[in-house]
Amino acid sequence: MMDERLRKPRIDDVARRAGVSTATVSRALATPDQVKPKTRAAVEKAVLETGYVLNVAARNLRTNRTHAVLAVVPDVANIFFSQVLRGISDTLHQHGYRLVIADTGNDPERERDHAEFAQAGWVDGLLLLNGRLLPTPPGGRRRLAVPTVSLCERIPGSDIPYVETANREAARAMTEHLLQLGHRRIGYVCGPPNNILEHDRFAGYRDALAARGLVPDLALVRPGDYTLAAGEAAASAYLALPELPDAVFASNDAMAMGLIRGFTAAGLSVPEAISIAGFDDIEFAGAYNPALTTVHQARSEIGARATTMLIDLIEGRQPASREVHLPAEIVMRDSTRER
Amino acid sequence: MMDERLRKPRIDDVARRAGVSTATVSRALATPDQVKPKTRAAVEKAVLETGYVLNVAARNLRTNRTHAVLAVVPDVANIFFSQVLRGISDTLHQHGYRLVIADTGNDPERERDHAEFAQAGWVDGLLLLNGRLLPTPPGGRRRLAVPTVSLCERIPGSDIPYVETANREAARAMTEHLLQLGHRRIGYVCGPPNNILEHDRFAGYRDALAARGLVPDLALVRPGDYTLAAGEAAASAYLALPELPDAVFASNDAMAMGLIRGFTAAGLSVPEAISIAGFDDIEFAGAYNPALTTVHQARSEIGARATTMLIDLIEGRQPASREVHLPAEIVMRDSTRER
DNA sequence: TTTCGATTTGTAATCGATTACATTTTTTCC
DNA sequence: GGAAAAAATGTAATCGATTACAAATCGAAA
Repeated sequence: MMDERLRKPRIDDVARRAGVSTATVSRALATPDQVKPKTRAAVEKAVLETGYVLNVAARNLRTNRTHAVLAVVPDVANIFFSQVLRGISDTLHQHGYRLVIADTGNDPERERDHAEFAQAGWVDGLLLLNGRLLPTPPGGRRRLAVPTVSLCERIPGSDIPYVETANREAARAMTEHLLQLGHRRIGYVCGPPNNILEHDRFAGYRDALAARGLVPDLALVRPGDYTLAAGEAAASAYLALPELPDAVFASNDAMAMGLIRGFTAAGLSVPEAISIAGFDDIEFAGAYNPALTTVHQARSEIGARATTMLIDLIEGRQPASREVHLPAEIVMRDSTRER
Repeated sequence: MMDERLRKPRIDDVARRAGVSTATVSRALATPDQVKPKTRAAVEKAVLETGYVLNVAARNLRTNRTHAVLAVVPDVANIFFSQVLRGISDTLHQHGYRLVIADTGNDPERERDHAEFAQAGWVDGLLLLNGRLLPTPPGGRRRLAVPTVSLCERIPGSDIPYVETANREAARAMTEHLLQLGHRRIGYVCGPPNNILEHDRFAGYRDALAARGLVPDLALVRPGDYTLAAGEAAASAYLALPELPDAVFASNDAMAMGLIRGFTAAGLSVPEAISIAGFDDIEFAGAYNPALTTVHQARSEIGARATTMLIDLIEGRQPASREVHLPAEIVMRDSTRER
C-alpha cells in the first residue's frame, strides 16, 4: 500500500488503472491518433492520477534512439563557442532533440573519452566544435560511427561534413578595407601557428596585399595566440620599430583590444594615430572603447546550419551540402579611419 | 558471417570470445579487481578484438543511474553563465559525471519541459542556474524529485539548497570603496526590478550609504536592465542633471561600460571627471579602456561548489551546508580614482 | 443480416546490460 | 593433506519500455 504510493509508477500501473494493455498506453502517449479518443482520454487520466513519467533509459534501450545530440566543445566559457552553442541549442529544440555538452577543457583525453561514449548509444549524433579531434573508431578498428558534423574549424584530412566561416575571404576583405582607407604599412598579428583558421586568415591577408602587388613586410607580422596579452606584446613590438605601421589587423578581437590598450597606454590614440581591426565580433567588440572594427561571424548561424545537417544525417536524409562556408561581414566601427 | 561483422557487438559476444560468462565480462569492465588478472586480460583482449562498446541505455535501465547531471541555463551564450558552467563541467568530470545542458532561452515552457524530463531518469541530478524555475513535481502532485541544487540566484520561497555570491555584502563593499575615495554623490544604475540579485545589490548600496548617515539621492538612482544600452541611457540622464554625480556604481559590468561610453562620448573622461564601478568582473572588464573597477565573482567556484553539493546529494551524503554565500572581491582598476 | 476490410487493442518477445545468489576454484592455515 | 575461508565465476532474473503479430472490434457495403 505505502509501497504503491512511493514506487515510481510504471507503464503497467497506468495500464491497469486505465483498464487497457501497456501497448495501448504506449501508443496513446507516443502516437495518439492510433488510439480511440475515448481510450486515449482514459489513459491520460490514468497518467495524471498515477503521476506516471516514462523511463527514458528503457525507451532508449528499446528504440535505440535517444533524441539527444552531443556537442564536444573545447571550452564552454569561451564566448565564441557559447554563441555557437546557442544556435545549436535552438535548432535542436525545434526538432525535438536535446543537447548534451561535453566541455573538454582542451584536453584531448577527455575528447576521446566523450567521442567514445557517444558511440555507446548515449546520443544520436555528434557535433565537433574543434578541429583537433579526429574521432578514431572505438577500439581503433571497426567504424560504426554515430553521425557527425564538425563546425567552426574543419578537420583537415577527414571527410566529416562541416560548416565554417569563409575565413580566408573575410580576412582578405578586411585587409582590402584597410587598403582602401589609404593604409599601406599594414601589420598583422597572428593566431597560434598550426591552427587551420589562422592559416586561412593569414592567407586572406596576403591575398589582399598580393592583389595590389604588395608583399607583407615581415617586420609587421607578429606572432600571437589569441590572447589580450599577445596583443599588448605586439603593440610593444611595433612601438620599438623605427617606423610605426599605419594599421594593424589582428586575427581575433582579444588581440585587437590588446593592441589598442598597448598603443593608448603609450600615448597613441586609436584610430587617430593608428587603425586597428579585429576578427570575430565578440560580444564586447561593439562596446569597446573605441568600438572595434572587426569581422562579424554569424556564430549562431554556424551552429544552426551544422545542426540541421546533423539532423538530416541522423534521420537518414542526405544533407543539402557537406561543406558549408558561411560568408562573414565586415563591421566598420570606430577603431579604423582613413589615413 | 557478414552480420557478425556489422552487428554492434554485445556483452555476450565478448563473453563467448573470452570464454567466460557475461557476468564476468561486466565485472572485468566495471570492477576490475573483482576478477582474476588472467581472466581480466582475456576479457580486455576480447573487447579489443570485437570492438565492443557498452550500451549506455541498457546500463542506465538496469542500474537506474546515468552518471549525468542536467544544468538548466537561461542562456549559454551569456558569458556569466558560461563561466559558471566551466566550473560545473570540471567538477563533474572529476567525479565521473557528465554534463547535460538545457539552454532554455529564458522560456519558462522549455524550463518546465526539461525539469520534467529530468524526473524521467534522464539524469541523476539537476542544477538550476536560474532563480525563476520552481520545478513543480510532474503531474503536479507527487514529489519524487531528482536531487537539485540552485546556483547564482537562490529561489525565493523554496528549500532547494543553493550557492550564490554574497551580493549584498559585495555591493556594500564597493560603495564603501567609492566613499573612501572621497566621493559623496554616488549614483547607482539598477538591474531589472524583480530580480533577486538586483534586490540584494541595491540593498548593499544603501547599507553603505546608511552607514555614513547618507540617504540615496533618488535622482542619482537610474533604472536599468543589465544591457550596455541601459548604461548609455543612464549616462545621458546623468548628463542632463544640473550637477553630475562624483561616481556611479552600475549593478553589472555591461552597464558600467555603457556609462563609460556615454560619458566619454560627451567629452568627459573616466576616471578623471567621474569614477565608474561595475559588478561581475566579466572577461573583458580588465581589457576595457579604461580597465574597469568591479566586483569579482568567483564564477567557476560557484559552479564547483554547487556541483559538489549536488554530488553529495546524489550519492546520499549530507552536504556540508545547504546555503552557501561566496564572498566576492573588489578589483580596483582604472575606472575609479580619488576625488 | 452477413461479410469483408479497416481500425483498435492485446500478447508477449525483445532491447543489452547488471547483480543476487549459487557454485566452483583458490588460498590459507593448522 | 585437508578443512575452512576467501575469491572468482556462472546462472538466470530483472530493469521498463516498444512493437511485431495476432485477435478483437467496428463500420460499411451487399
